[in-house]
Amino acid sequence: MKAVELSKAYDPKDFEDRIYSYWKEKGEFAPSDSDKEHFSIVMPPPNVTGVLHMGHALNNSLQDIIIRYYRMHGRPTLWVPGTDHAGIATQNVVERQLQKEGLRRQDLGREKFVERTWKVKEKHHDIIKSQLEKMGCSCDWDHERFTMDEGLSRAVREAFVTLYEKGLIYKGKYLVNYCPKCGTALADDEVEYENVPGKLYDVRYPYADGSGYITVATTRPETMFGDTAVAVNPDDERYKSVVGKELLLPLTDRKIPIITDRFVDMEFGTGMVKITPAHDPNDFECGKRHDLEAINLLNPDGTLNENVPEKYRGMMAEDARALVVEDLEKGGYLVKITDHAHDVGHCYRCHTTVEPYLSEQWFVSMRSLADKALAAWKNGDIVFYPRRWENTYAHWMENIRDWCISRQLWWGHRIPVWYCQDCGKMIVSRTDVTECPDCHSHNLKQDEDVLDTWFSSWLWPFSTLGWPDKTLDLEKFFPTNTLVSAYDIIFFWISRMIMSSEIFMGKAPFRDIVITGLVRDIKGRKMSKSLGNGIDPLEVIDRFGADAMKFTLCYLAAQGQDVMIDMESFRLGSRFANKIWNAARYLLLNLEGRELVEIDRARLSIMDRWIYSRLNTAAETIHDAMENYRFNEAAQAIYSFFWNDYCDWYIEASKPRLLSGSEDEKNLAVSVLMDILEKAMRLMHPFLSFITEEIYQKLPNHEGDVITALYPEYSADAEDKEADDLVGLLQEASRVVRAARANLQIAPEKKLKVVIRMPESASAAFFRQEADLMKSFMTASSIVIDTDGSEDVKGAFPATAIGFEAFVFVRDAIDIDAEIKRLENEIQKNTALLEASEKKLSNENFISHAKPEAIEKEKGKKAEFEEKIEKAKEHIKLLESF
RNA sequence: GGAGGAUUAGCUCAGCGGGAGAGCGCUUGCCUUACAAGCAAGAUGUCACAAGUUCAAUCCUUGUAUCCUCCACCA
Repeated sequence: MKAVELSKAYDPKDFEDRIYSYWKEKGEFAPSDSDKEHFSIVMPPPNVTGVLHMGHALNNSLQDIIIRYYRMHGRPTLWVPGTDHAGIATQNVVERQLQKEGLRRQDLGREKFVERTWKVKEKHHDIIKSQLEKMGCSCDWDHERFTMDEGLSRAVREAFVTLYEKGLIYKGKYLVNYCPKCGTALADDEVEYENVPGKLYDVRYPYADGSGYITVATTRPETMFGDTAVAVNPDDERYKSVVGKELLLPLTDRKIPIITDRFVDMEFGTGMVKITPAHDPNDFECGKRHDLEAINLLNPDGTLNENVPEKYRGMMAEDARALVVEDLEKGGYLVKITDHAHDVGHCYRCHTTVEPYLSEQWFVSMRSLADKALAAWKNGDIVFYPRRWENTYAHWMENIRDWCISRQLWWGHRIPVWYCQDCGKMIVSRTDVTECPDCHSHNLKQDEDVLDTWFSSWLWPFSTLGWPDKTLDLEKFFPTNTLVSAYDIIFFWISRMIMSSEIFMGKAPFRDIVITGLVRDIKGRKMSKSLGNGIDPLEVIDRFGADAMKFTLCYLAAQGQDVMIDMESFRLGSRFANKIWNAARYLLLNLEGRELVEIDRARLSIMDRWIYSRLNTAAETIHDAMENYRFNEAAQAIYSFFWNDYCDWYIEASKPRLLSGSEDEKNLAVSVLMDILEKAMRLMHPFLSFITEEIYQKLPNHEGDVITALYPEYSADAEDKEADDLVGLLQEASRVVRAARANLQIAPEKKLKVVIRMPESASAAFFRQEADLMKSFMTASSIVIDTDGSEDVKGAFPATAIGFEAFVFVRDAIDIDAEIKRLENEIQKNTALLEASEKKLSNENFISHAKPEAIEKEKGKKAEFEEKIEKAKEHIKLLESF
């Protein structure tokens, strides 16, 4: 047989792209038609606003590992890729572009704007797709979907109309979170609270009858024009007598009553709260309880409207605040201003301060959906890895609030509701409507708003498989098996998918929910564009290769823990890939002149049996790890099997056999090496996909592609405890002898006699049998296995371990007198240094004036001198005994 | 206010009641028939602190401290 040559140095650029194309062209990512149980995953669709970051790399690496692992188990495996239209985010990107051109979206008009946004979508989609390909993601591109493609749009309408028909969608005038910059409502969980320093203003509200005044505290005096009451706690003794009296709202001529409400905290401020139903969620609720008018003060752009006195109109709320305070002060209404830090909501997309805003919006009534989703968890239909997220999930479900699904945007799924301009009828329909069913007017207008992005992505696990049609894909691949996602979208996405799937499909969309940590920088900060601390996956791939990136992330991804990395971290995977490459290169060169022979178990040496046993153990560890999504454990098992067991011990052990064995022995040795290498490629393929395929294809004993080869399975029968124990002891013996030599600083070229004293046993027989091997591991000239204590061990350095004593005959390697002399010199030198050090340390001036570090350093030095002296004395004693 | 996480080697972190670990870094010696991105040997720990349960605690319980997330509320 001819040797197979791999290029001298490992360079992933030589083959990663080529292999990806090869897989893709061969259709390897498509599910097989095996009749085994399916395995499917839907990819969390990245937003089409940008490029993929390290979080995506982690997430998709883990999915790729899972999917490749199960594909190699012969199961029909489907990984559905896709992207999300990301309403607000994408619209913002386009609006920013327009802004640079001095345009607003209104200048383009809805149709043109959406057209332009599609172009942006296309561009980013292409980048994202090529990034996923670079990473090596083995998703089935023929199944790729986009949340706004035709099929998914149909699914969105089906979902909306069905829920409406069930009475679970309603429209109403409510106080919602509103981002004035994005010009749209936000869902509760799209608001990020941030503690900011602010002021608390105490303001006098005089009684309408002129009999004095009360004082209220507010952080937002400019909203006073919307006050429709002042509330006190009904139990508050201080104010019992004033309840029901009227107040004159300062700077206006409006009168408002004093009412009682339980939500008022008697301890806070004066215990009197101004009630502004249109601009505060609590006040809104309070207002509903007391049937108070809600006066909206804002225009959609965040400026004050006609409901405030003329001088403030058109101002931004924040600007108006200063003016109102000034006017209150002038009028003698302002009592005091105190500093008051409080949490203020910000838009999660543009970070503008969110305003509570009274407007007409669409909502999904969540209670019944959440109950189903909660039941799914209680039944064990879904399981979180790690389990602790289940508390978070349950808590959110138990305290669910209705979901505001309308957005005042242009980019997204238009709400499928039409209004007859003639008779006023509202029509909710799965298909476009052109005629009013009541008055047959054609003068219809569709609702201007679009749906929240999550209203399409919550259908993802089944809409991507063809729902609402009854498709073959749905039949074959739904429910999916595993969802891999970061914890920051448990509420946005995961919880809602479970709810939608329960109601539309009648079952959970997946069973296992793997929650990954977030990727952080080395200082523990979240990677973000604004901090500029992100690591670009493409740059990592460029420098280290896709395999190195995937393996490193997997190795570091301890269950659910955040992953802290910098660019250098990826050297871990890179070094490992390099090691694999070199081992394979070496072994393939050894094929020269050899023939692969049938591997007959009866002819295997203990070392051979041992490496098979190690392989079996690694397969077991990986199996258990993968069952429980403990990716780091699987990666560690692979690393230590390949590097420590296979390379450091087994390949090294094979070298003497390859040099001096008979032709027959050499052929067998090479055959076993190749067999293990072939199995190792399969074992490692999910974790290092490109390099294993590249090597696998060159193996003389490969069949087909490694991507679809069968995964090495653990079997209890393959356990070989005898071989494990025997080789374990041999390794231990090698280690103690090496350590003894290293401690005595014996040059590597000096080969010494070694006597191993142990009782007669299987181990002793094994050691005798493998004497040549031990000689090479121990750099020994000869090995004597002494089972009756008859060997003279004078002049030998003893090293003991459990089960044996090893004696290394160092006498010949060292000139004893010269060595003693050298050691004595060393003692002398160190004693002098020690004395100097002690003197320094006992000097009061030094102790009291020197920097603490200097003192510590000196103490360390002293200890070091002492240790050196001690060691030298020990060695002299030993040498003298020879 | 509620919930959760973290605290183990210089750094980043595994560790699933019985011997304190890995990678990187560091020290020493080696270009050994693949790999110096390597090989071999080595040093470094109050497993945050305090009690408790147990024959046995890094691991379980309780409390404390520091750091970090999330949720809720804040006139």
